[in-house]
Amino acid sequence: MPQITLPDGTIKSFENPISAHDIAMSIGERLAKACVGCLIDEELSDLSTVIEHDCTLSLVTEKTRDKQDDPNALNLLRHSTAHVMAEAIQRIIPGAMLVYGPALDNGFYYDISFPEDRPLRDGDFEAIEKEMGAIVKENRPFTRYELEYSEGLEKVKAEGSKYKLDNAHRAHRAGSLTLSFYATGEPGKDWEDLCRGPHIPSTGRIGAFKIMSLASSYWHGDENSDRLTRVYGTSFFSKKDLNKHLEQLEEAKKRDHRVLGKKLKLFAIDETVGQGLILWTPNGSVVRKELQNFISAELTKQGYHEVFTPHIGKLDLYRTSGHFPYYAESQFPPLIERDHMHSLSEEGCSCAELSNHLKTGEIEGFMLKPMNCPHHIKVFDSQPHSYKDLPVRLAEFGTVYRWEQSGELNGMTRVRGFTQDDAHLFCTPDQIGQEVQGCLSLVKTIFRILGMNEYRVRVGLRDPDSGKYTGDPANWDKAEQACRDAAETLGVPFTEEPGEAAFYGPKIDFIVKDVIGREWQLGTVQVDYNLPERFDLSYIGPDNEKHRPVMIHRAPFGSMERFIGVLIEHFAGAFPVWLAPEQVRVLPISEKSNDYAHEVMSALHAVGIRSTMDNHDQRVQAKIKNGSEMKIPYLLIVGPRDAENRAVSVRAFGIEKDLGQMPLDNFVSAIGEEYRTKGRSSVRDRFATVNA
RNA sequence: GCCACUGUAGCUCAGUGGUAGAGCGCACCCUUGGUAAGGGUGAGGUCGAGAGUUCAAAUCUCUCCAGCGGCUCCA
Repeated sequence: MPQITLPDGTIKSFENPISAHDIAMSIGERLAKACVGCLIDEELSDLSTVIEHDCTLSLVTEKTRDKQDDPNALNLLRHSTAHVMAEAIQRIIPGAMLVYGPALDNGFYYDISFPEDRPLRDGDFEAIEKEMGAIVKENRPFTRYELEYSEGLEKVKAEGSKYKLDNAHRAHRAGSLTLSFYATGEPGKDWEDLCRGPHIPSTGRIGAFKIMSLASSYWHGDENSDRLTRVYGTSFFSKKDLNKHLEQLEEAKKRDHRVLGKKLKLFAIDETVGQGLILWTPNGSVVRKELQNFISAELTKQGYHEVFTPHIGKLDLYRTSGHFPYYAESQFPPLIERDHMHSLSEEGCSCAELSNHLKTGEIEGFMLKPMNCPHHIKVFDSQPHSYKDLPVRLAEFGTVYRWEQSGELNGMTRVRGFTQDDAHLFCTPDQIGQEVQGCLSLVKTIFRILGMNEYRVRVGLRDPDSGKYTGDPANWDKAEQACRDAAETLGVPFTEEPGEAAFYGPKIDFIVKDVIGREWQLGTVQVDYNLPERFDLSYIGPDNEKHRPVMIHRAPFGSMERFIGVLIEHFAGAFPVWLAPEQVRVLPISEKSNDYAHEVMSALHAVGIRSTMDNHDQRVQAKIKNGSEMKIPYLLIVGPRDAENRAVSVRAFGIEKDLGQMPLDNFVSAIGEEYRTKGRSSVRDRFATVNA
């Protein structure tokens, strides 16, 4: 006699075991119709699940009461659509073997192994969608049935897919005594799949769906295992929702830093220069320079010293740091001295031999620096230090080069040459907490000024079961605690992740999402007990003895490339005045006003405002359109009426109508103020005061 | 690195075996205008590179290069 507790607290009792669907019916027929699944004791389940014991029950409908999408409903829908898609694909390509097909946040995928002679191509999408449409139209119920493990295993074996067999084994190992199958229709007659479920009641509930793209994946995510084809799709309860989703994707595309980078002329990548190597065009260089100046100023306030170091270093430097040959795969190949090259080629030296010579140090060479730390260490070590000097904080916008896999490169966010806003702090063990704290407060300041509040923090700790870490475990414990304490003070979500530490020390990472939801690691703060050891660094303590300093690596922005890539998307290209490459554009109404427009521009240039003039032979409407498309903060329309009053008519980006007229001198001082204060005071404010 | 797709004018793209196209941008001319595209004329292309098939290749095939979406990786 199950007692069912509903979300509002009411308790319903039933004489016999009863399905969730029938419970919904007992409340109301319309509710039952709207249901696609249920939560039984918080576990997402089929609506057809028969309840035998006391539990809490929450019915899952297409939309929540406030007409929002219900994530649970979409999850059921999408996993079910994955089944429909798999059936359609197997009808078209009978040899396709299914692997795994889960729902995602905004869709679903199915990993499938296709016969070698019949791969899936995106030209197949139309035919698959047509088949799927037919299956949806047939409105076949998703029917669950369970077999006892050994019996189920026989069935899976008979079907002959090693992937599904593996899934069955995994389910068993996870403690499952039975195997569950879902038929799309009638078991034994219609298509079915080994599946944990749950599903929506029937295919007819799938309102709209679309196959999105193909990708490749590896079985179990293992690069050395079978290669699978991953088919991505999405579905919604209504065509309207699907269209809305597709429109959002289009909108996101417009914010993409790669699209905006081209349109706003911020950066370029040229394949003859090399993939993953950013060319900063004048506009992008302005943004970068403003940011760098800002960071430099903040660093000076915090007692940092800027240094400059070369882009290359001897291999021996990296042998000492431990990065060569250990990380040779992810570095550009070494540069070898000319004399060595000659003699080696005369000796007929093979690549493998050369590589060995480099590893053992029999041949010396140079390397493009993959990180700045060894150079900064050498700066620190170029003179003796007293404990009174510590902490020593060395900062550099240091450009580094890493050999990223070609398939991983992505606009400005994943590149092969990038400039870190790097710094290394050398301190006593006692100073770690305070210094980590200082790094985080800098991050906080910078993110606040930029209005970037949507980031999360990851505290990378060592994996206790791994031996790859160097250094004293007691020191590790102390450093990990310092990171944890510092992260807590930030006031944003943070997670602790064992195994995410660098080999030399624990770290704090700042992670943001790009417009299409991909996460990127930006800044990082890392404690390092290892490199000071390897480089035998020391300072003289109060006891007149040598002591080992601790190092902290930190780069709050990560790299200028990635950060500005993310920043372009954050602002959708509409930079605030202090960062905008073009802060003001003067639009003369006709050639007759060109002279006054020049005067206006000179007045702005005189106070360091980046302004241009649009002297095309076009109407002002067209000039306004062009100016807005370039997302320029202020457009100044100047015509005879303005010239007469020595005024300008101001139009601010993002405002439909113009702000009105303002005396030229006032505008110049107002925008100068907006520039200097990074927006805390603005031209708009000035208008507001005048109008108030 | 792997799989799929894409590569045509400065940009966005059409062109599927038979003389290379459009819109925007650019230059010039007309227009001299007041808040999101006035009108006209013109310049601009080894169709990503190389090889092959063919009487004929932007188009078909192969190799390479690059981009995009994922996977894997990211000190």
